Amino acid sequence: MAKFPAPPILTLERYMPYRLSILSNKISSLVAQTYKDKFAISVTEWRIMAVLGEYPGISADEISAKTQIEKSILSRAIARLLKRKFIKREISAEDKRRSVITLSDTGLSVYKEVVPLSYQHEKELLACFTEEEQQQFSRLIDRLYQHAETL
Amino acid sequence: MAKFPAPPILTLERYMPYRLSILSNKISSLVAQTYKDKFAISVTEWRIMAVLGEYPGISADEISAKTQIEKSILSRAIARLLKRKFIKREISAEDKRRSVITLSDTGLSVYKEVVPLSYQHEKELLACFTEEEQQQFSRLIDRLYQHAETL
DNA sequence: TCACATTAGTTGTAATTGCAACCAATTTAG
DNA sequence: CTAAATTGGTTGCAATTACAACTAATGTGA
Repeated sequence: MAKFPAPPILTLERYMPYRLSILSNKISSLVAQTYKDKFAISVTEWRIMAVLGEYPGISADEISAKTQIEKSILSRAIARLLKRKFIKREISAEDKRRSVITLSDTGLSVYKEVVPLSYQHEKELLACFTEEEQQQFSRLIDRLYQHAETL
Repeated sequence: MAKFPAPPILTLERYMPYRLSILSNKISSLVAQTYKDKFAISVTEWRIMAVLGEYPGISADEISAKTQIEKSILSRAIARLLKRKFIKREISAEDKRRSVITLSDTGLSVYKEVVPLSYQHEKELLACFTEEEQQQFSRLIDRLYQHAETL
């Protein structure tokens, strides 16, 4: 039995990579709006602060690994956060190339204010799913991500 | 019974907006690589060509509505595609502000080559799901998107 | 131990983005 | 009809991005 040829038309609205991209953009800009308005920090900057909240004393390179932020972008974002005194940086004693970055008091207070807002956002967002569906969705996302990494 | 306060730490790797963003980026760059290598077209340019394949004779504004591409970015991307002769443009007779854009012969042949590749990508990507899961995932994505639009 | 490779981070630069201002054509309201 | 508002599209400009080149510190192998 002959295999059908691939359809000659791509229906963008039903194409999964496109749908994920649009969805992700919508959600990101929705969430970003909150802390952009309130603290004038970008998504990139917020992500850096978020990992610093989780892992204080981490290096720039480790932040890059965790957030997928490219190192030059990271370097400049860190410079901005330093200038605004949201973070502190020292040089590692063991390895003088390595930086040791932490949230400053100011940064920490911003962090503590943003975290609940973020969770609130997530909750509102996922409110369209049942508990069951949320878990299913989460599992599927994880699986898809892992699979995508192998391609 | 007291409600728990929002946790004081945000686990970025489990935060859905972040996970979606990372996933979407990974997939987009994966897919983009294909036609970037082969035809030197960007994601934006490909999306424009994709809607033109679906809706020949559409205007820039309609492309913008369908793809969510911001109008200045769209304007410049269209200029590039015109210069490379992947698309053709005329002015609408009824409304002289409006453009009428179509794929050129060259553009159409590129389109016809990229479409099957795109479907192939999608298929490989979703290969980690059962048929059942694919449908479920698709439904959840749609629901989430619709819900996000109301926020 | 000393050249060579690797790693952490910064910087130069060209391309891309996003917003606002703008122009021209069309629609709307008085 | 005509002034004002709206719409389709382009452009100026400042900020952001991506890539490569670079500096400095550390690791490695003959």
